[in-house]
Amino acid sequence: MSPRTPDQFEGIREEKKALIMNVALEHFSDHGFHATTINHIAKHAGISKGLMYNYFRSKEELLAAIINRSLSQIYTGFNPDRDSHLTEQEFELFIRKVFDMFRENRQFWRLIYRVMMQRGVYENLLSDQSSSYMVGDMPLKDFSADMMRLMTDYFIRKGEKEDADYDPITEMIMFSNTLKGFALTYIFAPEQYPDEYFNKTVDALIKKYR
Amino acid sequence: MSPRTPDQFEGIREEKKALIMNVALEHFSDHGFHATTINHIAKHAGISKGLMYNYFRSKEELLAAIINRSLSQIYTGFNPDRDSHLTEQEFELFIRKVFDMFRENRQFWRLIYRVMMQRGVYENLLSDQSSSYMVGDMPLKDFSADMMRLMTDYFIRKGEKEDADYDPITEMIMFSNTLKGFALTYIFAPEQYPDEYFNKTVDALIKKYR
Amino acid sequence: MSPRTPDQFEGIREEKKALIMNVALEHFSDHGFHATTINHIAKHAGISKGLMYNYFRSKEELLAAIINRSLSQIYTGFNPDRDSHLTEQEFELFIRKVFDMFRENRQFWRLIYRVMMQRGVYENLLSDQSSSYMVGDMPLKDFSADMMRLMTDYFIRKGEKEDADYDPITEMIMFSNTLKGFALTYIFAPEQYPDEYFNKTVDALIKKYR
Amino acid sequence: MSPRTPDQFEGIREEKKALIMNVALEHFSDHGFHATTINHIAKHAGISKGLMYNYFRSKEELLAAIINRSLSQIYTGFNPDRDSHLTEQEFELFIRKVFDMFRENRQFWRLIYRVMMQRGVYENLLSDQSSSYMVGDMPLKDFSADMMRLMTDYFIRKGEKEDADYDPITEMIMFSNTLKGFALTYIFAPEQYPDEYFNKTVDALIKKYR
DNA sequence: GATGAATGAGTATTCATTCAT
DNA sequence: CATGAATGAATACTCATTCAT
Repeated sequence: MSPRTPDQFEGIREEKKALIMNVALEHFSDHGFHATTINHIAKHAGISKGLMYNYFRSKEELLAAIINRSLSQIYTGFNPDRDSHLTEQEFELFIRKVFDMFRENRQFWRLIYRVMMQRGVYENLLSDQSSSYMVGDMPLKDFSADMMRLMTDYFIRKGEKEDADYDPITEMIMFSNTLKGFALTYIFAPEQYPDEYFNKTVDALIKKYR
Repeated sequence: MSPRTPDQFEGIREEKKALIMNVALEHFSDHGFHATTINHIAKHAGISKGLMYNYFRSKEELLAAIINRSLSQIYTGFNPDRDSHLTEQEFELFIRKVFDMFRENRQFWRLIYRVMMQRGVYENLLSDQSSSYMVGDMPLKDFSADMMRLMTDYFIRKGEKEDADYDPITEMIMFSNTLKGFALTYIFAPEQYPDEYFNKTVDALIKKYR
Repeated sequence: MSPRTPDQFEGIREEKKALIMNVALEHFSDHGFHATTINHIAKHAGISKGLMYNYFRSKEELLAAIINRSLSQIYTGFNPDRDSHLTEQEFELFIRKVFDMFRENRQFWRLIYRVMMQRGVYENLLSDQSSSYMVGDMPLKDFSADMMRLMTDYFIRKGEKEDADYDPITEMIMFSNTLKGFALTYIFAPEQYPDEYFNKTVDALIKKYR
Repeated sequence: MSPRTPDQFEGIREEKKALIMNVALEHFSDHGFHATTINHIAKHAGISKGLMYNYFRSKEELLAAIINRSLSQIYTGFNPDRDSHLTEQEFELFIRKVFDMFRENRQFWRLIYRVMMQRGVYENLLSDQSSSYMVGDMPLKDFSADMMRLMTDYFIRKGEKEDADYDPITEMIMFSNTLKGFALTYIFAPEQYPDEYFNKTVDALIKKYR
């Protein structure tokens, strides 16, 4: 009965925003950005079209909000100490985390791939223009670069213990492309390889690259 | 004064068709299927919208024609003996061919990924409905299955010579995901890894899996 | 400031729907279905093209809505007791009603004839596919069949009182074709015969067939 | 080998024209004027689109040519002595001729109805604008008027022998509408009434109105 | 905050007609 | 005479976005 406090209003706002974003993520992920209409989202979120525009200035901004939110979630689940060097155990843990990340956030990653593919993810994702996508408090491209550096470092240090024709850059390229391939499989064709091979595969990968 | 001969007409048709397909491939590949309008294609091909429909019954059919043409080209460059077993040398050759294929037909593969992503490649590409896509004289899905079988065979036979904890299935999964990852890189981010690492990487890959 | 109530929205919807249907009926009736463009209808109704599609999913559905509305109106004005037998007085009343119906709903009937002619009325109107057209609570074809049965019954019973060479089927055929002819005249060429002959003609027809 | 004479050329021209008109009549009649494309006609006539325009200046002109030809054919099959009075025998013959005409030229009449219905046959057919349609050597409207006059005359003269409440105009209206109704049935729903009733019906009609 | 009616620019597709050869 | 490639205006339909209430 008592008028709501500004905080309560803010709480309601955040809840509605989250609701819209969840519905939108589901539809974007399943049918793609273009094929999903504002009407669909509004209807499934149980609100009006107009209200949608009260929370998000455009369909594009809604998309950006979803991506940023998911990236942040992923980031907090990750939270690497970016300055340190990876030990062998940390490297192993890191790989397992990556695998889990793709398996557990399949819907989001499918959205990322689908949406980005339509506008050139690899061209734009890491570019300056894409700095609207933030991972926690840093632009996505810096985050990616940090992760990359972490791994590169690891392979360089590992190289010091290997024989002469071991090339850390080559090793790093092969490793990251392998991860990329697994990501694609987990995201779009999880049924392609039987589940019981998940652990075996991770173990084998770790054995091959650690 | 005298009318053109059927051969002349056929020549004109083939030329125009090729022109339209080339322009369309470029646009589809760069901006995706949906984002590319018939208007754009016509304008860049220097023809009228109507003429497009003189050669292709719909935008979808234009896409199919492009895909089939490229698949045929790729197939002729490939042409594996599908019944035989791969020797180690053949396996090496096979890998090199795959790498070349992705690097040399980047535009086409970008189209494939972008287009398919919009409608679910992995769900549809190998399904019965997609059998309109032909690789040479066989449906795409049969071709893919044959390639897969060839590789699986190789790893199984290789497994007989390895130690006890070598699992051909696991090895196969890792190998094909690695290829997939390289494909993605070559197609969408060729600048990501320096060109001089191309050969090194291929060699390393062969060494790791042969 | 406060938003419109659902009732208000419903009111707006019904009004606009009726407006669009009236304008469309006029144009369909005058120029036929195909010759009438959505642009024309929208312009004459003073609305945008898009709004049309907010109320009717397609041009075809708009047509169906118009036809169903008119059929319902006609039905309520008719409402025969379908199970009873017609007496002579009822038969007379029936004929007068039919004549009135064609004269009073000329615009609608002109639409029906024109539209149906373009796709073959007589082939489709009474078919199962056309069961989307409802007269009150029954499919149009059932309604038509009922009316026919009512009349056929009448002529058969009448035949029992006539001389030997009276054939009810022949009589029925002649009668219904006469009605058909009058319908055509009233619908498309009402000026062809002077209005003062209307009553005379109806009386004469009744005299001839009752 | 000898060059063709102008007459031979003219003969070829007339033959081709007739061929085109026959094919067009069939398609117009079955699918309507708008639904029939020049492409269809040309293809089915075994000629090129361009040639079509060598013989007919437009699709509309092709239609007009077909209608005029058919009207002329009907006219010659009819050829009434327009100045004379109909005797009872001639009236009977006239009715039979009309019935036969509709049954035998169903395809043409279906075209007439379908085409005319789309643009207002009854409004235009008899108007001055439609004078491009000729029956033999006279405009269609004059021909129609003549036929009408012939019949009206008949009923007036017949009226002199009937009782007081016989009204020739009323009788004439009923009669011509009955004919109209039969026409419609024969043209669009010939299967509606069994064939064996054809003669019976004609006889009954003659009996009723002669 | 909340609604959904209203807009209009945009999209694929069709087809009579023209014209160089 | 004959061909069919080429045109372009027209058509039904979609959807993000605005705005009066």
